[in-house]
Parts: sequence; C-alpha cells; structure tokens
Amino acid sequence: MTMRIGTNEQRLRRALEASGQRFTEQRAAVYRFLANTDIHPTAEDVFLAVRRDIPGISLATVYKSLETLVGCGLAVKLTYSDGSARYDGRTDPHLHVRCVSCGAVADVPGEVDTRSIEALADRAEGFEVTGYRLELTGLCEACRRETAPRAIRA
Amino acid sequence: MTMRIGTNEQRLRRALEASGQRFTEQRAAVYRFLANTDIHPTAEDVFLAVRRDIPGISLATVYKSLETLVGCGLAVKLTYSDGSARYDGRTDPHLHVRCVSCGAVADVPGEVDTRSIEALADRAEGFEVTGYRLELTGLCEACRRETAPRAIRA
DNA sequence: ATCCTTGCAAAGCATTTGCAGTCAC
DNA sequence: GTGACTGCAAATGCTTTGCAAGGAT
Repeated sequence: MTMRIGTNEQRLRRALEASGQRFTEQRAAVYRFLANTDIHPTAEDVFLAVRRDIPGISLATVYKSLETLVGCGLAVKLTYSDGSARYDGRTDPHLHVRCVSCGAVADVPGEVDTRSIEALADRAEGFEVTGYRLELTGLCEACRRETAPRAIRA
Repeated sequence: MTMRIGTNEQRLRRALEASGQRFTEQRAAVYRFLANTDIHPTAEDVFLAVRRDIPGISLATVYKSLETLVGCGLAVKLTYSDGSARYDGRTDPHLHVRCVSCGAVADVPGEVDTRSIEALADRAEGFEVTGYRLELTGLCEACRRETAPRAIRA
C-alpha cells in the first residue's frame, strides 16, 4: 500500500467543505505542518514554520487557522495552565507528558486504566461529571541537563 | 476539644516568621478568608471578600498575599488552562472537579488508584516523570440548569 | 457577485511589576 | 531606623477582535 501525496490536503478540503468553510493556502500550510510533526507546537511554533512556505502569513491568521482545524476535528488544542496552548494533529485520545520547565509536550504510548478515576465521578456532589484531564509532568531531556530551569507553571 | 479563636492567625504568624516575612493586616485577612471557605476562590473572589474587612486593599496586594501564602505552604494555587487561577486553603493533596462552563471548583472525596498512571511513567521516552495532573471536569448544579452555558476552556 | 478570509493593529484579560510612600519589627 | 509591604498605575504575554482589502466558490 502506497502513501499518496495529497491525502492530507484532500482530507482538509473535505472537512472544510463539510462545515461551509473555504480552502485557503494558509490553512493548507498550517495543516500540512501540524499533520507531519509530533512536537505539539505552540501557535508561534506553527507560525515560524509556516512562514517558510508563506512568508507573508500573520500570526493572527495562524491562530484562526488552528481554531478552524480544531473546529473541523482535524486537530486538538492542548491548553495549559500558564495560559499557553499547543496543537496536536493526532485527534485520537492519548496521554501526554509535559515538561514543567520548558513546556514541551510529548506523546506517551500505552493505555491508562481509568476505572479508578471514573469511579470517583459519583462522589463529586452537585456536579455532573463529563470527563477528566490527565497528563504526566516531568522534565524533558534538554531541561534535565540545565542547571537553572526557568520557572513556568505546570 | 474546643476550637480556639486565633489559631489561624497564629499559624500565619509562625509561617511568615519562619520565612522572614512580616505579618500584615492584609495577609491576615486573605488567609482568614481562604482558611474558612471551600469555594476555591479566584484572586478576585478573595479581593471582593477581603475588601469588606479592609476597604482600601488593592487587587495587586491580594495577588501578592496569595502568592506569599502559597510560598509559606498555607495555601495551594490551582492553575487552569484558561489562564485563571484559584486558591485552596486545604494543602493536602486531593482531587478536584471543575465546571467547564463557569470554572467553579469543588473537592471530591475519595482516593484514586494511581498505579495505572504511575505505570506509564516509564513509557514517556526522554522524560523524567515527576508527577501528574488529574482533575474531573463537568457541569456544576447552577450551569446544568442554564440553557446557554458560556464557553470557557476546560 | 457573494461573503468568507486575511493581515494589520488595537484590544482583552488575568496577572505581574516598578516605584514612592508606609509600616512592622 | 531599616528593609519589607502596600497601593497605584502601567506593563506583560498570549490570544482575540475589528475592519478594510483580497480571494474562493
């Protein structure tokens, strides 16, 4: 089975059309980058990368394009407590690790047994529990070597 | 066994002294409020409440006082992905539920079996995993009744 | 031809910071 | 008396928004 060039673009065209939105060069470039990386980039990372293809693109357009992709179900937004966000081209649920020093995010393979978590949902008095947020935290390889990691909120 | 008035203030005085900081009316009022509520207030909630005791207090001072309490180990800062923070006078680790609509936070009694989570720490390649973040999400009683919950980031 | 998108700059929002005056010790 | 703390206002940093010009269908 051969991987076809253009598959990502076709998927994007279909998803945009399905939601009554237009295919643009900017959205295509953003999706192309996102679908081919596992670094879980910030909007700015995407901006810097996409600017190599489209020098005139603006940061605001990158933000808007990313939100469009999320709206179409082609990307997932990972939001963090320092107010920053990262984007993931993988849309299936999976666990992430986040570096508490630099904010880098990586995938963690494997399944979590969530029964223990779900069992607590009934204890949340007054709340209708619909889900949970779980992520591992730690230090990435680069930050582990550093003497003075810069402080960020996990 | 009788609850003594002044216990909170004594604990605050001790904690501040231990870290070379000064006891002030503002810090006392912030701690008094935080130690007697389970609403997990935002800095602004604290500000509005404390202003009843100290009308001239500023929001900046409330922020600084809260950080001081966190630094002393008398409070815990709960940070969320919409960039907001809430403060908890309970410093022992326990699970929270957060309303995805209004951001309200409540305690959830009970223990989670974390073995399944901890077992995945080894799979995070390149990372030294030091902990995890877990919280339940859902709708609080008030928001469940509303027709159009306002959108916030979970 | 329509009306969705872009790019720019300005606005938002929770929080932080600089600084002069004030206060706890 | 001295250095930490307060209150004010201005600044910060990520993200969003308003709007006129441009582009996809």
